[in-house]
Amino acid sequence: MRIVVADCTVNYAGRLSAHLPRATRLILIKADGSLLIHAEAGAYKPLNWMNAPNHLVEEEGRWFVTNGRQEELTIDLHEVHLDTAIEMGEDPGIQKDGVELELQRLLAEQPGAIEEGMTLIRREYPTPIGPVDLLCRDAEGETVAVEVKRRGEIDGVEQLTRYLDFLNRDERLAPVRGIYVAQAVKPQARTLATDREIAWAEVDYETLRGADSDILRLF
Amino acid sequence: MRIVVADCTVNYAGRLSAHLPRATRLILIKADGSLLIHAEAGAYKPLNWMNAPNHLVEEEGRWFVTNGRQEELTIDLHEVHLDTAIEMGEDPGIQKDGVELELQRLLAEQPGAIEEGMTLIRREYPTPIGPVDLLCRDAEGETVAVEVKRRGEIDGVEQLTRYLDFLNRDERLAPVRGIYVAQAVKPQARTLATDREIAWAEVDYETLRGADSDILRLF
DNA sequence: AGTTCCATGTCGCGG
DNA sequence: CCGCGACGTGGAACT
Repeated sequence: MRIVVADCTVNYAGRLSAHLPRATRLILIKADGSLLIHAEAGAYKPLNWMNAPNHLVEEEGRWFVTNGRQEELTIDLHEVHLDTAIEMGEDPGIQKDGVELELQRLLAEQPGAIEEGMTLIRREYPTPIGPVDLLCRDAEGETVAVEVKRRGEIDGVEQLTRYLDFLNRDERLAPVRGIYVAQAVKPQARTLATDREIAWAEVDYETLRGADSDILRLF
Repeated sequence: MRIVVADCTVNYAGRLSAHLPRATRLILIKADGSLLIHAEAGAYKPLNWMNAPNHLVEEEGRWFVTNGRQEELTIDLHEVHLDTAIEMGEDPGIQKDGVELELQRLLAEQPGAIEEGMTLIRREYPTPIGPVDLLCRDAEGETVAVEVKRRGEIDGVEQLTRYLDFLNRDERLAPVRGIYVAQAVKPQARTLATDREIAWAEVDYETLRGADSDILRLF
């Protein structure tokens, strides 16, 4: 990785046009060619960047980066304060735990947490337009399609609506109603769900995990 | 900004749990306290990060970062290859041009570019599920809801469909038809739009901007 | 290559 | 501050 700190002016033309006035910034060039320009402050997103693969041409005081996808970045270097390269080797990768899949797993084990008396028919129940997170049976024996999200926004309601359309065409399952489950369901999503006669429920991840360890302790 | 390259092991616990096995990585600490951990390759997103404001405690060979939002990051430093700090000063910020807002503004000024004879009723017309980009009246005096996107993908059609559902319940406006406008409308989005009797149109940003300067020149 | 969908999304604006 | 939607969304999984 090459690490450069320089007083620079940057122009990007591609999906939009962007211009960075003259200032001191950090420029990173990774081993795969991707280039990042970071400011002194601000979150993890660079001010400008070019993802790999791309082509870097270095001239006196000016860098051209192109990537064959109609994108172009030009860096004018007015003064270089640091320019160093360090070999870091390949990264073994990151291990993650606790995302939506985890929430879905916990709910599959405890469908009663969604609604009293629910039982699981199948996780990732297939439909022609993709798998339904959970297909359940309620206390009355009726079929329920459950869409699980970490954050309950409006697109999840659309997703569940599409699944319900298909599932209700299957005579062995119909009528199928839907429940939208998330750690927090946004007001807009609630409005749309209610309008479409889809129920929604909020579940607490920590509670589910606690109950999960309780279940494990029994065995 | 502090720039560190080190052989390290990282653990994050917060919105999820994440673990980075021992390897050499770049660690950045920005002036506002935000911290980024980058690998040798990969796109602009860091492997791990902590956004400002946060609190860094430095011990011998171990850093603790906490942020008062139930998030915690621990870095074990096994070997430091580079540790330097450079003052860069505040960034003047980035100037962007050509995003959706700009497109919407231009179309609000020139609704005739969408369809001959159209006039604007209101920009960002409110509905219970969010604002419609443009509400217009066509040459026949009928109401038209316009959804503007830079890239015309399928979710924009869904969005416009929802708005139309609500708008058509308003007796003073109904019947309301929809037009989906983008710089490029994807084939799939065209199909869905047509199926729902929603028209679509492609507009050229440069042309609109040209016409915009022409309008300005008149005054 | 194209589509779908998650993301520690982040960012910015408006109420 | 919260809600909401765009983003040069990015990135991965699957077709």
